[in-house]
Amino acid sequence: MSPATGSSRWSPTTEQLMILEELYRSGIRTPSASQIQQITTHLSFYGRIEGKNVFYWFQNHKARDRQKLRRKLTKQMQLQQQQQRQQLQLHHCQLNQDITNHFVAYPPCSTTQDFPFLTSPTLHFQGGAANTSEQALNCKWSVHNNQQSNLEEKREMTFYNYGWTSLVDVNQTSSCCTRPLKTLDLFPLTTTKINEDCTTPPKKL
Amino acid sequence: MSPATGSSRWSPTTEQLMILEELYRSGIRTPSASQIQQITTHLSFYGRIEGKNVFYWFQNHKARDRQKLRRKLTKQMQLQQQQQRQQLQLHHCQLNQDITNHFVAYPPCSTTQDFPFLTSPTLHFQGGAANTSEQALNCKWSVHNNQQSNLEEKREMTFYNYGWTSLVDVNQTSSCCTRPLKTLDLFPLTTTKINEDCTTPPKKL
DNA sequence: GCAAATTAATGATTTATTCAAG
DNA sequence: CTTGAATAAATCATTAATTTGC
Repeated sequence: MSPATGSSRWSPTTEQLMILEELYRSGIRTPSASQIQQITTHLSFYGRIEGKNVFYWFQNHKARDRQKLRRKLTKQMQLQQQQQRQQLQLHHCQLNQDITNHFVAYPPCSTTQDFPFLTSPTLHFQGGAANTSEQALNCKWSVHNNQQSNLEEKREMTFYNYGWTSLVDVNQTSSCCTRPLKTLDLFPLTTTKINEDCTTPPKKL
Repeated sequence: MSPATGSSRWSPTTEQLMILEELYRSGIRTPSASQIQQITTHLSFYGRIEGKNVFYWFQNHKARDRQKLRRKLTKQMQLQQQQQRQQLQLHHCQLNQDITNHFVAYPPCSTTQDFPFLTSPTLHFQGGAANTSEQALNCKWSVHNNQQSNLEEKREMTFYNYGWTSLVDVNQTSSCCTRPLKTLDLFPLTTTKINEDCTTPPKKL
């Protein structure tokens, strides 16, 4: 559960969080690899942290920001519609009343006088107050510009399972799902269900 | 467009594709990092290929498989419903006809004889032919089991932008969005829009 | 006060959608 | 139109807040 280092998932310290939020506010949304690296390095001063944590943090923060905004807009719209309806109803009411009054107080066809409800407060749509252009400063350069020369035979590449999962250095045998590794255990090309080798899923039941 | 090496995106050779498909058929859906590495190494014999290509291939293949299946099922269901409707309509028709016949051919209240439409072919629901359990062999071990010892100060870590985007070796300065790099250009913590440094977004309009 | 029980936040994964090359 | 690549949305899972009964 707590193997020594701590718990199973990163939880940011206050400083880390503050800095991340500051960066976010400053416009960073999807930091590039090197940006992530820099941020990680910097933040690691305040506590244990990995690149993927930074990566995920921005991803989640952005998404939840969007979502929050969406909800707010939705609610606002509903509210507006409601107000609109109410206004219309009021309007209508007023109209009837006025008509009644008119036909009560005035003779059937007086001079075409202004009805008071024509100057009743109208509805103002004040939509679009939210800055929807949140990716204005999307600094993005194509992958292909900075792909490392994969000429090097034995690249020290480390990569992920999916997204950021399991940042594994492939060079050191990674215990599971591959026997001590002769190199190509994966390619007998039989229909053996390769994955079944996995013996110890550390998931607690 | 074709800087020297070739085109901007990987396109698998026939052999690569065959092997990938074989692996897929053999049950692999979301290969782990080391599996990806092995596959990549193996496939690189047949042509230029990177880990992320393998990663994406499996991701896309799985997704599109599912999607294809979904569509098939949908179509099947629609078809079934249609057939059902037709059957019912037939049934109904038949019923009317039979009733008519009955009242034509027989006296108003003969013995309660079987109507032929009672033995008309009924509908058989044969749903669930598709194997929905496609993630049966999900060999997944927790990230924490094989996290490399991040004791090493200067890890040769390379990582991505998002998911697999821009596999960048951080050690070699990556040209864009970071000036020649003194180390921490990112942290003046002013509200400068950091990303605006990016001068050459090679995206063609 | 203080844990056990619930609920709300949020870190981490997976799936769906979209973009764009060929 | 297919499919590699990238991004966004949905979901899962764990941790922190919060509540509740003692």
